[in-house]
Amino acid sequence: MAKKKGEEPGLSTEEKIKAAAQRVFMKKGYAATRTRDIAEEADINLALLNYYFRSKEKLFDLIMMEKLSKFFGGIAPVLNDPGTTLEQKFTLVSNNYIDLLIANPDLPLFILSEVRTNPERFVSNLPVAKIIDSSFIKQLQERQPDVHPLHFLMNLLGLSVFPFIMRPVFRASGVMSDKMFKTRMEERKAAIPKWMVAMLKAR
Amino acid sequence: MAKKKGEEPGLSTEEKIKAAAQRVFMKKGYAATRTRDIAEEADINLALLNYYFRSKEKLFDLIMMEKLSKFFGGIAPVLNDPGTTLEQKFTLVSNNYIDLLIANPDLPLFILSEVRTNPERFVSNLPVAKIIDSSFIKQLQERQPDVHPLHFLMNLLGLSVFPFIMRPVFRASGVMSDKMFKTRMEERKAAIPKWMVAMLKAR
DNA sequence: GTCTATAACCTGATAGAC
DNA sequence: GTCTATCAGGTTATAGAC
Repeated sequence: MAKKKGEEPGLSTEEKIKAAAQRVFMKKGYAATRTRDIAEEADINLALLNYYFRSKEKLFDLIMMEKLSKFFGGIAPVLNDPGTTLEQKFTLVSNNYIDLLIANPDLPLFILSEVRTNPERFVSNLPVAKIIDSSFIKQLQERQPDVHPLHFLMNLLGLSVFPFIMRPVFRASGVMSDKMFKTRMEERKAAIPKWMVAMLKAR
Repeated sequence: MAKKKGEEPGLSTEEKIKAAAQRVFMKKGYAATRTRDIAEEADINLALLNYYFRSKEKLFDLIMMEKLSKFFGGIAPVLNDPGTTLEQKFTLVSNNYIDLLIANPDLPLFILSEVRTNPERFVSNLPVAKIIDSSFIKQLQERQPDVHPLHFLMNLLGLSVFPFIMRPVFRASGVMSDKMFKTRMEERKAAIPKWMVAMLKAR
């Protein structure tokens, strides 16, 4: 008798559907998700999904936009702040991301999978382009003019986010348990800023 | 008048279907792909897909297994070779991956997206677990006993693979053109081994 | 081997009763 | 707001003619 999720009594029907949709979409992706899966997960009648959200696509867009701003929204202000040093930005970005992703491990792979199938639709209205002339990029150019600054942006994001992308592989292959994975990620919060500084000086 | 791909005259019907299926599956993923898409892309009759490959699922499994061994197969022998130094392994892994992914940029996101929806099915029979007691892990432990060796494995893979995972975002947001992206990736072949050495010494 | 036609099923969405 | 019943369209797969 599998205990259903989404049975918190305090939630309205609309909230129950949305919460269930988040879980199912995040797990299976848009195309593989059936509205019946969501209705079952939310423990509501199938017709109520369309009553509250009009269509599967509208419900998905609503959730996708929230996840996008969760994943990309936090980083822009940090990178654009001229009041922090490069080292401080390394720490802020990596620690913000790791904390966020420990709480939401499936977030990056969900977003990047869906973006892949529909890039222009979801990315076009994001403030990603602003990164190019951010304070972060300028500080990198001053500190290390020999290496293109985008390399260090990719390195910082890669060191912080990539382990969560590989997590399903580590998990299913038995390389790391969930507990061990979390321990490693906590260790990385202190390590990544040091590694970034070391890479800046490398030659 | 969109020119159809997969019209190379030398290919048999079976090969045309398989080649078309690779393109469509890689672009849209298993769930969003319709057998009609594949038949159209291959410019063959829909019924021939089932005649040659029995079902959509069997065709997908065939392709998925090939892609998995392409992505994971090359790394294990390198990491397990006791005859190469740590620095040589950094160079071999990063350069092998970057060359492979410049030729197949969509490979990692395709694999990781599909693995996510069905982890045990695709990962369980991979030799990923062998990495734990590989020569690479032992060499890392000797060189830097203070940091868990899996960190440096994640770093090496992240530095090499992660840019290709973010590529749809860079592309759609206009941060990097395809040509610029390739230039950066070529630069990383020389840079990543140096960065890895620098991270080993960091503190 | 290749085609047309169609079976059998599934999916998103809605009409209409309560 | 919530339910049952059902529609309309799409999907995989196959039977059978050529």
